Amino acid sequence: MISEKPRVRFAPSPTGYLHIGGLRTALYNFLFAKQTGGSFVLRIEDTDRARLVEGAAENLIATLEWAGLHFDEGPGREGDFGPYTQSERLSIYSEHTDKLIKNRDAYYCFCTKERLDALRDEQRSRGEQTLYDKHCLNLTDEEVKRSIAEGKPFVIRLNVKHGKKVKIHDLIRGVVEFDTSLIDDQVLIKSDGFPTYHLANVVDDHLMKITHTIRGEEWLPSTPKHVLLYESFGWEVPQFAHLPLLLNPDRSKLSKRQGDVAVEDYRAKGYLKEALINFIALLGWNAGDDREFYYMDELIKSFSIERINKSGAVFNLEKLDWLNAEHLRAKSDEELARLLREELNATGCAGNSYEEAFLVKVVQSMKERVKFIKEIPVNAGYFFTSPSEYEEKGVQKAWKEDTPALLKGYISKLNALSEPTKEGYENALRSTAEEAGVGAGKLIHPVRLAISGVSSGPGLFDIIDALGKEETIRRINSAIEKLAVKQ
RNA sequence: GGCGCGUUCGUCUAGCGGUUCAGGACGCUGCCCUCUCAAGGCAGAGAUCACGGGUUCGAAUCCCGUACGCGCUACCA
Repeated sequence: MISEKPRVRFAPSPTGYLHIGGLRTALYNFLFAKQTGGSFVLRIEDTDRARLVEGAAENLIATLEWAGLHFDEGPGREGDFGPYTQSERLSIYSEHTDKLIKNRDAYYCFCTKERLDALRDEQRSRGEQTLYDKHCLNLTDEEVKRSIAEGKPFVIRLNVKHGKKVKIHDLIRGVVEFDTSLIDDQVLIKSDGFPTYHLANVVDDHLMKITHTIRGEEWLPSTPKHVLLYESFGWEVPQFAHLPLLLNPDRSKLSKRQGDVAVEDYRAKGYLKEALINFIALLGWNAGDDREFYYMDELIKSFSIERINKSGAVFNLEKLDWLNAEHLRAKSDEELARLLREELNATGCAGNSYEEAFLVKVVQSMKERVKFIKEIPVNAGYFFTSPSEYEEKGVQKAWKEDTPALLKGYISKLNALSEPTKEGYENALRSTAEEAGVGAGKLIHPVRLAISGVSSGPGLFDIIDALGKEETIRRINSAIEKLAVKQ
């Protein structure tokens, strides 16, 4: 067999946002394509006109691009096999069903919804399989022509020959066998003239020279229908890989109701794309070692379809949060400062009014204390606005009778610093304490309270260094005043 | 109901017949570090490998059955 470059595809339907499960499917396809030097194709499956959501396709593409899953061919990036939007390929599908009809592998069906419902009810009441009874297969060509001429609505069905076995070789699950007697005569073309997923998917995968169909496990039961179609057309069947599902905490298929499922939701919450990609890559796959931290290029190197798990994986937020923190800390201070500035701007906190050096100091002191950039202005607002109140518990614990005097002593030492540095601030404080004959803690805690309003946070001298001498002195004086009134 | 897939700590997982009375990670608990909070380091609790039969000298690992879970069963994808 001549080894050709693999071609894989991600084929979402534009019915809303990009689902986190869809992102993982897209990611696995992408990783496989990049690793093998193959192509990653994006195809929009918009054959259900009822569920179509305007702008969804554009949104899908934007989200994919945000996540770094750039496609080689797709809408707006035409390759040799377009168009890549199924609604623009209608004539292709009808040409192909014509061939099927000629060979009696497909047939027109004029049955009404009422007859179909009644048939199903009857079969169900007898405890039988609910399969179409091939009623319209017996129509003569004349009858078909007449009905079409009369304008009767029709669908085109696949003519499944019963009593055979269809074997599927799945890259993840091995051989899976189905009995064709249990396979329904699937509708291929709907009465609105649009193809169903089953037909469009097979025709497009073949025409677009897709070598590996990597998709969610929910497609496994309909794969024999697809194989039958490939055989009817006389086409080679691609390799299949059915991915395990992503699950809710109660182990049902990941859905809204039990949390966020849209990639946009996670993006809006402040998750880094690096963390999200890293996390979902590990949901159902691992390299066989203990490694947990990956960048995209490393995933591309390590990924393998063979090592994808068979069972579903619960989407566990806690671990995602941890990974987000890991990726956050792995970023440079300059990058983090940029992200912080963006966050401040986005929340109306005038991020552009701050100097780069200041923002760098803020992220340096905060990056090990947060999981999200968003948390910095919330948890450490004192970097941006001076405290208006002081944490009650901290005041009780750290603010003693001799505190104001000690603080004043520190202020005069600060004032004496001509070129303040972090070490300078610290030496000044320690010498103040020493001269007063008290431990440094007697001064550190009230100073922290005075300049931040709270009793926990980064190292005190890091905060002072970021705020600067003048602001620090101002805040200490302000605290002496305010807390004196209280006591 | 039928068909299909799955089943190792709470969760993500390693394990592909023996060196594993099951290893790592998240989370949890404790200790160390320390001006606080984190981060980090160390330690700990946590899995009769769903259950029952086989096969084998030997099974989490192979086979069969059962149970449970999930998916599919549309002119939705």
